[in-house]
Amino acid sequence: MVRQKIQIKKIDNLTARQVTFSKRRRGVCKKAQELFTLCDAEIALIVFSATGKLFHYSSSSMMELIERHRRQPENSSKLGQPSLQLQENNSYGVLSKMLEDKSRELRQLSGEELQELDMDELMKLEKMVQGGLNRVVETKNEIFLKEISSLKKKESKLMEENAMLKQQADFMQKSEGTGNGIHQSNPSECIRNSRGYDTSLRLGYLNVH
Amino acid sequence: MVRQKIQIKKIDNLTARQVTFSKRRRGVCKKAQELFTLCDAEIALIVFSATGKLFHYSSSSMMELIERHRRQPENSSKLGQPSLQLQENNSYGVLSKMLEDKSRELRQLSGEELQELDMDELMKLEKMVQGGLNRVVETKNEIFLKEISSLKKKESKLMEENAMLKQQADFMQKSEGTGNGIHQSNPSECIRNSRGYDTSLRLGYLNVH
DNA sequence: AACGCTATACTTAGGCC
DNA sequence: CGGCCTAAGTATAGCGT
Repeated sequence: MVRQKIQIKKIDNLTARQVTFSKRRRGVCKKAQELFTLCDAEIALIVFSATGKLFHYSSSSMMELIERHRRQPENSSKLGQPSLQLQENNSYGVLSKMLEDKSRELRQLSGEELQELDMDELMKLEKMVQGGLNRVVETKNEIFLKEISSLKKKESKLMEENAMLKQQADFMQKSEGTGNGIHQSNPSECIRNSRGYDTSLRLGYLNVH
Repeated sequence: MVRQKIQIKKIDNLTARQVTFSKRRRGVCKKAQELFTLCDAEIALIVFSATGKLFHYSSSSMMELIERHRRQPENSSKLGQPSLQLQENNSYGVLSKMLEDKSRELRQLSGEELQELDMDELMKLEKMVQGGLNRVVETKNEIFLKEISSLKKKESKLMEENAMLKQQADFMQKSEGTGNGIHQSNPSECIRNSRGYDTSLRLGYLNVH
């Protein structure tokens, strides 16, 4: 089959995409390596595959100067291809996934192909997403606090009302007690019960019968 | 002159080297961009020229996150492809700040100079921070929900008690009006209360005596 | 330095292991 | 996945502006 000119857009076929990724990934690394060698430039290249694997190349001095902290377990080998190290590292899986998710999120948010957006637009999009998330969290917290505050108000109002009623009941009972002397115990005691109710009282009641 | 095959080694001639750098640098960026577009991979490419100028391309802000620590005089130049443009645009600042904050956070968490940590350690740290953040949020939400639930319970309990007291007060008021016809109601009625407890029982009990 | 040009070297899509 | 193969598509060395 004759080779076709391909247009730069996401390859639909998964297998083809993976193959192309593998090939081009190495191509880019090689180019980076050549640029480093030819022009004495410092290069760092990091690539996350769609499946979350990490590959990277970097000129050694780059590592030292700029990202010391990301020294990978480097296995240098001989010239040809080897020094353009590509390797996967499991600890990167998490970040890769994050990236994937974020990318997907962005894509969904924009509802259009991000490939067509430039860096600036992507930045704005990302900011939007982040801002949106923050707003969600803040709003959620606000709602929580509002509900709690409202409930507390209700509570104190009820307690107040409750206390009033108790007092009233107490008063009525007292006046009743002084009337015929039947009620010696203080009904308000029941309410003093921390629980506000007590089934043992019922037992007392039942036992009486 | 016919193009010669060049061997990959440092170009001696300064001018030629610079020209080659300029050309190949763009070539690598383009390749990276294509890899990103074609294969849905995340790419970060950082290039320092021999003269110290910085160029970079990245498919997402992750790169900024990862390479946050190296601040270099950024070089801005216009290229045919704006998307693989290295630019110091304003929205970049936002991300920078975010990254700074995160970096600071990480530093504070670790309590030591991050520069001395390798990528793996950094990843773990970041994961820790993220995990910690998640835990904080989750815990906070839990607490909120618990408090709300508790308040609602209290509320219903209070309302119940309140209603009971009202009923009681009403009842007492009524019986007071009828003189001493207080004990006409059937005490067992109290037990029919679906709740299984009712302070009104106490009244019944007390009334019996 | 940047841009254009062109012939050629290099990369790689598409197949097949 | 990674290698190998071939032809087609690209990148770019070398030179001029």
